[in-house]
Amino acid sequence: MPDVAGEGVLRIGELSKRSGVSAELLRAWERRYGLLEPQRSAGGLRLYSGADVDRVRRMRRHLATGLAAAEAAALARREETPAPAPANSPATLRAELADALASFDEPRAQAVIDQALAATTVDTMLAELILPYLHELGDRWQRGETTIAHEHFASGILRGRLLGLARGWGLGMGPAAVLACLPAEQHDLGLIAFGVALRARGWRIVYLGPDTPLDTVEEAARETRAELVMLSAALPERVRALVPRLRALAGRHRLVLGGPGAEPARAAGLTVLAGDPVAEAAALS
Amino acid sequence: MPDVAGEGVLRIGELSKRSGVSAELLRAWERRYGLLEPQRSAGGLRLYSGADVDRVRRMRRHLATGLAAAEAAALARREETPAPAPANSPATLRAELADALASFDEPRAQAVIDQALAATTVDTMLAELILPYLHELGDRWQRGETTIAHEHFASGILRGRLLGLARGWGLGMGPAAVLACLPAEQHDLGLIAFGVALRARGWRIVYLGPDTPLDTVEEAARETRAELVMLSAALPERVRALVPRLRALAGRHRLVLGGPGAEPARAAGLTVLAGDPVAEAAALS
Amino acid sequence: MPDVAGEGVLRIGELSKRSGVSAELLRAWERRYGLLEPQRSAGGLRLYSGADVDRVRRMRRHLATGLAAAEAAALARREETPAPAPANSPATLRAELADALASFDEPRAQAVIDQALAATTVDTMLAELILPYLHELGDRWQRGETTIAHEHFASGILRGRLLGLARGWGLGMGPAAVLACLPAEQHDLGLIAFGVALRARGWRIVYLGPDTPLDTVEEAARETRAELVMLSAALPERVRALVPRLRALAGRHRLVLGGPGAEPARAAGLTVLAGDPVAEAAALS
DNA sequence: ATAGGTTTTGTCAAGCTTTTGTACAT
DNA sequence: ATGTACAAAAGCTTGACAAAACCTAT
Repeated sequence: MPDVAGEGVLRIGELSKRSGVSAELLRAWERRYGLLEPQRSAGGLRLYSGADVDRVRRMRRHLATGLAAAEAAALARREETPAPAPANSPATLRAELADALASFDEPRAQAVIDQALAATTVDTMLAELILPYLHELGDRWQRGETTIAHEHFASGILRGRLLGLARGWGLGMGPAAVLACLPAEQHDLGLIAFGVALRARGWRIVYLGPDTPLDTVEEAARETRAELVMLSAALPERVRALVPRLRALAGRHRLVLGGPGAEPARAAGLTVLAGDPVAEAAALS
Repeated sequence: MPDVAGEGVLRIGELSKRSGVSAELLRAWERRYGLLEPQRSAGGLRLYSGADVDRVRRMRRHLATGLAAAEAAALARREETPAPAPANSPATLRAELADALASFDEPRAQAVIDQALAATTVDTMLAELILPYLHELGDRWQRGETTIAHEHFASGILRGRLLGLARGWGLGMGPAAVLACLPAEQHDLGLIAFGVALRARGWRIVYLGPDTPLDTVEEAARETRAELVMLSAALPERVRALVPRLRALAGRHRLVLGGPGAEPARAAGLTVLAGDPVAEAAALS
Repeated sequence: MPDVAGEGVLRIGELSKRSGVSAELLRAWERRYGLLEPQRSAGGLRLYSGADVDRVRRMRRHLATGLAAAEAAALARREETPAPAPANSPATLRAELADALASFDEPRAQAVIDQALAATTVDTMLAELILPYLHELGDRWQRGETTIAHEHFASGILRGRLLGLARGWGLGMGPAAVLACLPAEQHDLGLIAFGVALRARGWRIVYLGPDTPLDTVEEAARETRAELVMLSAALPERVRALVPRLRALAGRHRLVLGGPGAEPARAAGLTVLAGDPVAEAAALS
């Protein structure tokens, strides 16, 4: 699929196909809410850009969450992302973060994160700094290049920052999502990052954390009328053993699984998120 | 029971339910002894406050001890506590925090903590709000009165707040203290609280968190030239098994143990902190 | 800015679904108790915000505890939580703080600071939010663009927060620093910020506040065996007159001067901090 | 404790308007 | 492609009603 970067190249039929919205409706949205402002061909045909595809998709997302068309359109327009701000080199920051954490230097690690937060969005900070660092840390740990003390020290600090960003994520109007790690799972950082990213997209988060029995996940989902249940798994074996119960749970709630160990569930017909948390949160919305 | 702050919010039926006195009788007590002086709604309905509930309860107690109604009323009125919890007394806040966390209501829980922080020091907030709540939660959990979901939800939020207060605790010139939970131990909230309290007294904190092998504790202590190593233990059995190694560690660093399961170490000649984390942190400095 | 929860986006049906309260009842609550004050679409449809969802939920909670509708509504309105506000860049936060303070909106101002504190370190919060704002306020005041009322309102709130952060700064084992404003000087906010930053680096603070005679400063420094004396000056003239005495003081203690009016002292061979308080505190440690 | 009247509050209905996806004619 | 039309769905206002909860006075 050719990358439709800057200017108008899509005709209305193609936009319709890609966005899943009928051509008539697209024209109506344009007329009534000014959702799109396509260029015109010499003969008067509408020509849409890649940004337009995104805008229509946002509109559909908002419709799906229950907003009425006029409001959904206004929001979709307002959310236009201006342009990714040039950060001061994610790679440098990542290296500095790694170095600070490796030398038990909390203040410096905090400063690096502060710097990243000042320069970009939370999303980008997560996707470009925290999550890659965690990945790298995991790899190094597997190769025996780091000690548990370092790993613990680093997660303590990152957990604090992530939970700080998470403050208030239970507030508001969005649909609720229950987040938990499967029984015996302790790694919650990716899950928190996922929650923060979901939150930024309007969800309301109910966070249960590591090592949560499925019974109580269900209880929480019921009590909070959650529209989504996200379970994180690090180790495939544990997931395999739980597949029947997970399937039952999926019958009663919209269930998604994530984390490095979630793969086995896919074969069982369950929804598995494979990418990085931020991207998946974006896709879910 | 819920808040019901200053002014009249209860109608007579609800007061009746809460005090266990029939509505007719309440009106009679008002007329005859002036026990209550409720506000009135625009339409003339009586509106009672939380203090009124207490006054009626006192009245009942006095009746039960055999006083005549008139005397009981007089007494109940005279006993009015001048400052009956100015809406943010520790007890009230604690109840409200418990209520918020029990109903998966993150924003309210955060608001309660904010309120406490605005009114007192971090030390007091920890000692009077967070730690007692954790204690209570533990008790309730043991009695099967709460579910794991609630316990997880609550610790997630409290951990976030504590780690927020902890931010920057590695900064400075003070002596360093290494904090960790013993292997297999997951409960780190008390340990973090201890760290925060230590920090407020000038220590520099290196926090390793839950489930940390002794090897790596020692490694971190060496690398950071720590003057103190604090290990937290929830279950006595685990401590017993580790006593020899702990003793060796104590030979090389100033070592203290804490948490509900640390007792067995005392017999082995190790230093054990028995009180609440804040008090112990104060004593250490 | 993805989640624009501030504005009205929900129609009554959706609010009904999310809050579990029928549309008729929502309208009744609005009419009878003014619980909600939705915006209106061009055609007159009610448009609700995320805060409205929360308010309805609070109302339901109070109803569930037995309050009658009128009282439940009054309470739900009174309990308004300051602001949800999704994660933001420093610049945005600063603008929002300025806006809140300019409109005498204390809760919102507090919420902005809360948010900043949740997401970053105290250092960064000071350096990126509070101090730049103070600078800006000073400039505006000089240009006559703000009134004394605003200036007082703003400093009152900021002083409160800073002193909140300062709580306990006299505690601990670090070296002591005496902080004071020169005689006749009233502006202490920068000085307090400096103290907070010093404290974060392990110093013990002895704070004497505005308009302190030099005699008193010296006495405090002697009694507390301070390793550092920091004096703040806003107006150069006052400093000039005091140079001889300051020089004498510098002979007995390590003395530094700060604030916009400290410059003249430099010529006299005294140490003057010119940068922002946080950076200077870092440099001193 | 009862009687007789009032207030409060959730629900419903009638009649009309707005919104919005789709269809059709030019 | 444009403009108009249309009908279903969702909202709005006004008014009313009945059950529950309260009031005063006896």
